Amino acid sequence: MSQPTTMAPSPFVRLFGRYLREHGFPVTQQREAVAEIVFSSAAHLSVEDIERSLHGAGARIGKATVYRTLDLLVKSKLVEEHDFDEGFKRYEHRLSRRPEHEHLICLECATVIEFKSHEVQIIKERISDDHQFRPVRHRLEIYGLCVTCLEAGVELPQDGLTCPIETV
Amino acid sequence: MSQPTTMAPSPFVRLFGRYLREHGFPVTQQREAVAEIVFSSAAHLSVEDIERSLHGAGARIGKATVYRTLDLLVKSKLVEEHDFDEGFKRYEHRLSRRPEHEHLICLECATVIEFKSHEVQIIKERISDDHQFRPVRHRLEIYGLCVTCLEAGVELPQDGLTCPIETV
DNA sequence: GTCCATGCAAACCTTTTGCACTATA
DNA sequence: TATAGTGCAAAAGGTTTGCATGGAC
Repeated sequence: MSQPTTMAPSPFVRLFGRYLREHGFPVTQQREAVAEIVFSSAAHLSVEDIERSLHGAGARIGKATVYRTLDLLVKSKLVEEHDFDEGFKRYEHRLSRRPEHEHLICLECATVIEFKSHEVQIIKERISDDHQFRPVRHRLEIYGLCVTCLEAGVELPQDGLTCPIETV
Repeated sequence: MSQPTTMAPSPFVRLFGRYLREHGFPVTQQREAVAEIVFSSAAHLSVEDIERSLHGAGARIGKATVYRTLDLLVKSKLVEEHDFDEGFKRYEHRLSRRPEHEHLICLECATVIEFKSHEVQIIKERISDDHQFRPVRHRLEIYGLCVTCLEAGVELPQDGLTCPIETV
């Protein structure tokens, strides 16, 4: 990349640079460019989103480098990887926000609403205790229709058996 | 398939047959064979697991038919599809058990422990109300280490930044 | 100057699809 | 017998990898 995306890396990008140096990895312009995109958005970005932003900003970065940099960002714990059953992953940074939150996902338009629930943390602790399990992370996702799609009259197909549940 | 897996289909397989007939789909030996495997296991089966069982039982079924049949089973609501971030899907039938339950997943050995939490249902309702969201389904998964792996001394790599969370 | 990252393309892996053939109803 | 399913192989789509080149330190 001959033209850096920004002249001065933002504070979050510098944090990533610190992670790289701490681990003996070179700080490259490509890594800073990908980090800049991810940290400057509050959205849940797909690799395609990230590539589009990069190319829009004039950067020329291979897809493999984007994937490799996202791996590093996830390993650094500065970025979280999500899978909302769309067939690809999404990435969300963990800075300037509550580190732990859950998601409401619209099945129609893929809009993501974040919410926080202290009770989930409590459930996680209690259930893990009950099973002598050591929890590392969790995911609570609620799939359905957002208010916009509901107001637009969207309905989801209802299929299944006439009497779906026959618990024996 | 010249040799049916079982002489008489089990009750659950007959339920699937009913679904097929109700929708005008032919009831084939392949569909019954796949359903038989899925309904006779309480586990969370991968497509590979299912194929192995089929071939072990002497059935010769193409991979495509397994996928197509699983689609039908999911559409019938008799079977649930899961994605535990392993790079492939798993399938679990919903009969003879509480229809709604959550999962503890071991990051080391992929063992799945099921648990039920009424509170999650309540959280789902309340949060959805708050956001005028219409919930259709949810997923609560807790990832970590199961008791067996803990006792075997398994440790997960700790990476990340020295001071990982610097919320601004 | 050394070592590692990058870019490109090929490989990978799960899942889907096209098509000739076969089984269901 | 008409219609839909099956099996095989090829395609698809996201992600990973190999390798020669180029950049970081």
